Amino acid sequence: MSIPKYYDSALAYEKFYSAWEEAGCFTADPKADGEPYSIVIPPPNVTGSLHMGHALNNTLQDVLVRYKRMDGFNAVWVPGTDHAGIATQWIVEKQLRAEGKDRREMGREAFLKRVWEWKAESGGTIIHQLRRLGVSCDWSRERFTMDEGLSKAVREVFIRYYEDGIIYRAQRLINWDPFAQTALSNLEVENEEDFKTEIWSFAYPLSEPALCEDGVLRDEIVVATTRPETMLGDTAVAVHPEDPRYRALIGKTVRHPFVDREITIVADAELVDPEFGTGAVKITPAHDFNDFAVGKRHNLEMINILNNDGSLNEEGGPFAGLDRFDARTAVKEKLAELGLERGSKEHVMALPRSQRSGVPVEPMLSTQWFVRMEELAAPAIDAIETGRTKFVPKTWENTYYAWMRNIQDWCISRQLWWGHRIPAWFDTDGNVYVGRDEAEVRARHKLADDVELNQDEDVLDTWFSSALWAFSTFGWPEDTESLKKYYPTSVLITGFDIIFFWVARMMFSGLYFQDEVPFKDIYIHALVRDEHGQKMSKTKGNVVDPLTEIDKIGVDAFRFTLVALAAQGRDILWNDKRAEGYVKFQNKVWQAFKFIGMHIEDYDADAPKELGVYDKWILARLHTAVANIRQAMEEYRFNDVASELYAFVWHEFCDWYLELSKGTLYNSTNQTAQQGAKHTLLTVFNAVVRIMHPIMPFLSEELWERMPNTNGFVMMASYPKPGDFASNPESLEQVRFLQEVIVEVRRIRAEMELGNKVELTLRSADAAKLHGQEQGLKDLCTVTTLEVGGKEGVSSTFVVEGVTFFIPLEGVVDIEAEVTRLNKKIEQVEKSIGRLEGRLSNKKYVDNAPAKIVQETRDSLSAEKDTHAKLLKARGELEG
RNA sequence: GGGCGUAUAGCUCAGUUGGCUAGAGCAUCAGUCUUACAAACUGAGGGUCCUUGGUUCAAGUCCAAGUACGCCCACCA
Repeated sequence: MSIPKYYDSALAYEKFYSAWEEAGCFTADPKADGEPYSIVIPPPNVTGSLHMGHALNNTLQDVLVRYKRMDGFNAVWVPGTDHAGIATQWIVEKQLRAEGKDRREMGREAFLKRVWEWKAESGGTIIHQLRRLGVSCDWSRERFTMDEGLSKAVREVFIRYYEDGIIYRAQRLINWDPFAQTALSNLEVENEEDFKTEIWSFAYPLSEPALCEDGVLRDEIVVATTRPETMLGDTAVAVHPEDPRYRALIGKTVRHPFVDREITIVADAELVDPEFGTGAVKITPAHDFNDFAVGKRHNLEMINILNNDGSLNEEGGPFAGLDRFDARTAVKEKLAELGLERGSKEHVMALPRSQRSGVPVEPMLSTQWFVRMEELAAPAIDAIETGRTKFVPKTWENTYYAWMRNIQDWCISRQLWWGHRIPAWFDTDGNVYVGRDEAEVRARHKLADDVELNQDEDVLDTWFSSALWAFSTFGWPEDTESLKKYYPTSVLITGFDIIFFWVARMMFSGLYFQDEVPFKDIYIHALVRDEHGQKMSKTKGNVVDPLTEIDKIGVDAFRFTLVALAAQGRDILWNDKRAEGYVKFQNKVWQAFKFIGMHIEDYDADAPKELGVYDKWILARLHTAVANIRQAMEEYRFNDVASELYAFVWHEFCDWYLELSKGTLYNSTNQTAQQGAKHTLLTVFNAVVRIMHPIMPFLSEELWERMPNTNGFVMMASYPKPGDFASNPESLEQVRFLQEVIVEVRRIRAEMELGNKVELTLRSADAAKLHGQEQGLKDLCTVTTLEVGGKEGVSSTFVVEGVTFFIPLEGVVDIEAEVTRLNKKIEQVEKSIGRLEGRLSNKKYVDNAPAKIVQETRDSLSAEKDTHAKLLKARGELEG
């Protein structure tokens, strides 16, 4: 058997990914046996390209799906992409601009055709990139949020919500993006902290002067604003009802300096803080959320002063047509000219910007479609409270509750073309009809043929369709086998940044339409940052590209690194050094396999065989390792899965078992023992390969293919169970003793600066305890002679579990060095004795601590005392 | 303003329900070409577990307050 010197992960990828796919390994059959295990992918934007967040997210999903699939579950992982409304529309608009075209000139239909063309050409990028991670998605189930089936689900949901009174159309104050010229939901607005601006004051002249309670005769009222242009839409000035400065003015009016309007002074205790500023607030109900509420309370006129592009409309009077920022300057200048300016102050505020376009958002009075959230939120809150769905880590439920319990209605209409067009039609009188299509609307409402109907021009928020992802991808509204088998899904793996956008909305959608939570667990992972904890960004130039990284270190090591770093409740700092370490791990596994390959050529499965103590030991250790790894996997402790695997393979199997087995493999003449060792090598390695498969799919498949007695793909093999390997306490005890002896010998060798080749003799009255371990002692610490007996001549002494050992070193080492070494050891033991005695002399400890703990303390104390005595004796003998 | 998270070796991080003489990788130092692996092996050094108080026989772990950093939500014209 010829095994390459090093593992080539790129080669393995080429060999296996398409082979798995062609063999149907990824395909799930709802009619097949097995308890269902299902995951739906967080659909990446069709415009996206793979970044570290995707890499982490999808690696974790793949680890779980592969694990469960091997473990006998009927596992499915549904992939797909999101149509990403604004983002996609923009990419195509940009292309058009480069060609000197404009979507409005093209018309809706031609534009959409163009977007679909773009999608066909470039929309699959991220899906291809995902494959390079080795993800085992069922590609036959790939969905797109705008494909026919999902669009049908969207229409169905819209109609049912509408008929149930959940969806409504109303004029409300919404966030308007003047660049994209669309409404946004609250979530799509991001505040820029610490935005430095000015707060600018001006006076409204009173229609007639009035004497106020503080004795001042007022002829004006001063207000302040960060957006002076909005004064063109002012329809009131609010003061506090108890404010003596202004109480006499309540109900009186001021004159608007630019437009022909009298503005009422109203009293509003809710809004106005008399301590802040002048204690008088200008009210622009159509362009400010607080002012809107005041407007509602006082039944004020709401005047929209803005066009969709952010310029001023005819309500702007002399400023009509100016851009909002130019209007700001102009309004200030004009007010100054009129002598109404009353100074300005620097001001720091949070500036609301559109998440997509980045421009400052304008609150605007607008008629839009909304989802009434109150009834939807209640069951979604309850599902978490009652534990039907669990957040992991649990702490994220606080975030979820905070938002859900204080939720606002969701503005779902967008003034875009790319997206799900709202299934509503208007007649020429403005009546609205909701239905699946125009024909259905006509039939249902018995509309005469000459009634003109026009479909609503707007589309739905992208997240409206993603909210249905957990069931629409399984074929809903059809009653499919898949839906029955795989819904609710087992777990959702996602980042905290979309808990509101997506997770919460899937919760209430699933509960409303399936009467059942969409997933049993929600695993929330952290952000991947750079090694200094900085967010990765192009401008900082600290972006780690997953594909580059895969080219560099191979997909297996790349995945292993992400899994090893994925500890709960902490950001993930990508670390090249750690990644390098896991490349070495990959090599370690490969080298171990080469070693095994050398020894199993003449392995005979049917030959008589006998397991030695090392064989029993490593199988017992494997028993524990498998139990721990499974446990960690079930609890989403991914980092523990990785480190347990790493430690077992490297520090138990390679460092100890392989070294200990060499004696039998190379030197033994005992055929049954040799076959026993070969059998164990294969058994353990076979299990290791299966255990590592979910994390390192290609390495494990490559090994599996080369190993004897394996069939098919490891991907479809069974995941090891602890019970497959006997737990064997005696062997654990014996090998632990041997290990301690070996470490002590090595330590003495190092401290005494003896070379590795110097052959040593080990003497002890209890040497029989190591009987049968002579070969191991020779191979692992070059002890060539084991003698029964006490100290003879100048020796180095150590004590392991009450047994004193001597290494005769006459003429090799001086007495002084050995005394120094012993003293150090004695000091350590004395410290330990002091600690233990202190504990046991504390009556409260003895009385209160569990008996088992107390007994353990007593046992270790007597062991330490025994060791202490033996070390003292050894020192005495040396000095004497 | 409200909420959440993090703080452990020089660096990056583990540390389940309190029982710990606090671990790993990298880095450092010393020694090894030992027949799977120098992408390796062997050994060593390195810590006030952020601070202060509390609960407890026992605190890295639980509680309270504080400090520092990070994040989310809401925001005063």
